[in-house]
Amino acid sequence: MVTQAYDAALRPVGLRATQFTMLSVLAKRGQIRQSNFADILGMDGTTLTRNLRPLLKNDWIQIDREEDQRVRLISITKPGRQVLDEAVPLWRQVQSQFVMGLGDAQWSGFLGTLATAVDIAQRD
Amino acid sequence: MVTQAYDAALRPVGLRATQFTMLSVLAKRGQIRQSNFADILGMDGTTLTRNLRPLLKNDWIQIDREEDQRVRLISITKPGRQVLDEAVPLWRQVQSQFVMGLGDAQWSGFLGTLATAVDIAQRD
DNA sequence: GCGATGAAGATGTATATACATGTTTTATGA
DNA sequence: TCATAAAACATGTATATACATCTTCATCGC
Repeated sequence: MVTQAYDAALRPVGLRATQFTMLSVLAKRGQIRQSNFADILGMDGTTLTRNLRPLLKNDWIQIDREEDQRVRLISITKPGRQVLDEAVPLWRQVQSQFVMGLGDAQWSGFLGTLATAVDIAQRD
Repeated sequence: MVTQAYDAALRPVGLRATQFTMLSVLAKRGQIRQSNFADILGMDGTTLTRNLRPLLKNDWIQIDREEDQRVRLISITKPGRQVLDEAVPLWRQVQSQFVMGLGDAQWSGFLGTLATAVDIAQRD
């Protein structure tokens, strides 16, 4: 239901929550290897392969090669930055609804708990 | 990543986390209307229609009609109860890893925060 | 009794997700 | 040097997810 709230807010610019996250990472980190990208997102490599498709279709990202022909280098394009810029205010709106609705203490506790949960999940 | 942990734990009995949740609800509440089921799960009605398929294919649930021919009544079957019984110990194992890893205070805070988040999401 | 309205699901389409396995390219070791 | 292993992605298949829209059935006014 939380994801639905973000998806609904981003709908006017044609982005899903997952896509917003992916473009944000790319905007912040610049060109990165696909495998590294998957790690950062906590996403299976095969899932990432599929999730890149709609971004490519919209020309929001581009994929380049390096000397090692196995490696794919992913980066955000100018149109990608543009749609991201349009999306950020919409995202902030929903984000602040959750942050304010929970309050600072509960919010930071939440972030800490999620980090711990990920840590526990990774133990296996 | 949390879902992956539950999926991995339930794999030996052939259940996904979502399916485990669905069967658990049915086991506890008995025969319920499909629309009611969707509400309880916080799942879009069309999503539920699709998610019933694999459960039906395995004969873990059955769908009956009532006088009102529009309504579908969903219930768990004997094989469904059986696979659920096998799954519960596996689920408890993972669940306790998270509960113990977080500790009682953080765990109950987490549940409260999630409930509030759902509440906020429903406002729009 | 009949036409409009609404309720309950199903379907078309698109995205998100991951496991098992396949393909291509690079590195490694005898 | 060359076979083998390993790294990096892609593909096949299955499930999960939801919006827009369609179909079917019941109800409600008149």
